[in-house]
Amino acid sequence: MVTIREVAERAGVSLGTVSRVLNNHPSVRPAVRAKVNVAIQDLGYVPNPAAQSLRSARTRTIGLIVPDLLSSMTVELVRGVEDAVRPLGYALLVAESRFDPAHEAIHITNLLDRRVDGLLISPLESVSAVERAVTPSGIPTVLIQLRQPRRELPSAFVDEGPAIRSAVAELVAAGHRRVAFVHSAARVAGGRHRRELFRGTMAEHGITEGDELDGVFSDAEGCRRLVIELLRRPNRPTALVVGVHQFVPAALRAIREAGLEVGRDLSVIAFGDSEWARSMSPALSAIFVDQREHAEGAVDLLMRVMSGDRSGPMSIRSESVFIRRESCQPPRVEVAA
Amino acid sequence: MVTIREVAERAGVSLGTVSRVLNNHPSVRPAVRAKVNVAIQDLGYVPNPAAQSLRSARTRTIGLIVPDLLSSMTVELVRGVEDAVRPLGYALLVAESRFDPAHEAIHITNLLDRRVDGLLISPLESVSAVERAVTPSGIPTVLIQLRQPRRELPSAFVDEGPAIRSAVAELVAAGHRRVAFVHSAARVAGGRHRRELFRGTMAEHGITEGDELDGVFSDAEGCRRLVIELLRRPNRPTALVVGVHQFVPAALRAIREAGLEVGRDLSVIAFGDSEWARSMSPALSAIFVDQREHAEGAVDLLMRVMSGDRSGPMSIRSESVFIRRESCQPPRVEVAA
DNA sequence: CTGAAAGCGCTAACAG
DNA sequence: CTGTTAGCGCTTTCAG
Repeated sequence: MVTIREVAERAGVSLGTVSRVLNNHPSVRPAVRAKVNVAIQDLGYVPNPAAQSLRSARTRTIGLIVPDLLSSMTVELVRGVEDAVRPLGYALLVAESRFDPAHEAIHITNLLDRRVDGLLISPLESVSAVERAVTPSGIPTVLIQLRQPRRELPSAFVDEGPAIRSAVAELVAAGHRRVAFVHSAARVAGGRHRRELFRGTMAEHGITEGDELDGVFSDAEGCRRLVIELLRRPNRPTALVVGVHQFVPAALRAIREAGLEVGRDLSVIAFGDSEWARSMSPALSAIFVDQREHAEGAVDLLMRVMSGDRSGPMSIRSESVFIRRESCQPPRVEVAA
Repeated sequence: MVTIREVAERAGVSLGTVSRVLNNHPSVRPAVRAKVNVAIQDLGYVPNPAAQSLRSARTRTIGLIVPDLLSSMTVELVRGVEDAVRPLGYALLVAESRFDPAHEAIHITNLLDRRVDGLLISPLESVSAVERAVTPSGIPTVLIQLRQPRRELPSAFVDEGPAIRSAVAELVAAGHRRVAFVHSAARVAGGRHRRELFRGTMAEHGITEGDELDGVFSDAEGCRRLVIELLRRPNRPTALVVGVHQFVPAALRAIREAGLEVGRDLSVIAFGDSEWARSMSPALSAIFVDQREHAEGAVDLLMRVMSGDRSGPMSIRSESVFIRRESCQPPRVEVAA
């Protein structure tokens, strides 16, 4: 392996100078800098990251923990982070907590042990567990994909108020009154919060019924069973909101198994969007977040924290939007309360 | 940060001994080993990976390049690799080539520069480009998700012959003769190969027409346009095979836009499977690979190569299966040739 | 079986 | 502006 020493010899300078060139230290004469660069080129020299890390105590690596890569929104978030971080010279270590707090804890430990320079975490239900795991290490951490900012740690959050308001307005205007809201049981920060926001907004429209139509599940099969059960009730809902995108397929399957048709028999709105949701027939209405933008904001914030800059705000906000598609229709039959 | 030296002092032994305990070197007396472990626990010592790497010239990291994380099969592959590699003490660096050879090249360079101990690559069209990029470094590399083994580099491949044979048998038995095959233009190794295998198998059943129904595209929009065009022909196909899973939504949208209904008007088979494909209505027939198994095989092979063991076979085979679902039906109208 | 010692390749402080 | 030097924390001989 070619080392800095060989580059120095070839360029006829000392190690220190080569190092300075490598790190863009200003105090190198252009002529010398050029000479060194030529030597680097000729030799095909690439710095040894382990040596750099050992010496500088920085790994130029940042860790990212997401709940689940099986959602296209998460993948877009990962890409957004990757694209934001790479130009800054950082590599990205991605880990999936898979909706399991134990996994989440393990990944946090792993990433800390690997001495990442910064950490981006989309936490599961317990923010305080994350905080406790992360704080002692002192490694800069930013929470992402929250629904509201947290004081414990710097955070990037998505305000879903506006999107939920337009979704509800849409449903109510179309004549829906019995709307079910299903989400996964306390596994992703935000499920419950979304539901509360949704019910609150419904109440603003004078619709207070429906609480009994809400439900939580813990996996795809649970989601399917829950939705089937809801749809078989004598007074079934005319619209369904699915709080977690990953479980939309399960919900759709349940609707089909209940003998109903999306749009015609039951309006559907999903949190999150995907190529599949857009392309299915009928296309699915969605509450959508620009993950790329969210990612950029989060990385900005993380970089600020990493540089020790505590002057700006310690949270950053994105907004989600409601996209109406064919899956939202007026209810066929007005069901009396 | 607590170092090995402090552990040594606390345990009353020398650095070397602590290191030996860390690396499970057999020649440490159990009593001493226990003493050291206690000290490690007490101090909460975690080895510095940079120092370990620098000294041992191994990073305990393996790189994985996949074309695209927006496919659930790829995610399953990533998980399979992750789960296979973690118990062996390796971390995984995942990179997406995003169907772009330039990205692929950059990621290869990046990972090599980061001194990964091994590389797993699901190559795009040019295996030889990958070989050229990887070989000079001498870093053990295994190609994955191929359709046939390669001599240039150790490889894990999926034999799609059996699955394609049962898919074709199914289609032909149902009465289909005009079957279109669309795949993405030379972007993923295997597209063309799949088509050839498919056409060859059709020919074995005496069906030689249909070549003019095949097409390639380069993105979702291209796929949509291609499928619409195919379906508007006077003598349109009665079945459609989509060679790349990611583009299934685009194809479905095209079918809808052409005013046709999956199953009833047009049978559809997709390469690859996903929760969405299973749950849509009608459910999509699929050619499916156990990515987990594929991943395990690939990791096994990589570990063999990394250990310098050249005795076993340098390729490993998985098999895909055909899963018939509702999207395959007999054609409604027999179209005369 | 264990201790001592020599670096791995690089950065940063200090001279000059 | 550039050279010299002292380690960063660890693994791995080599003695004992």
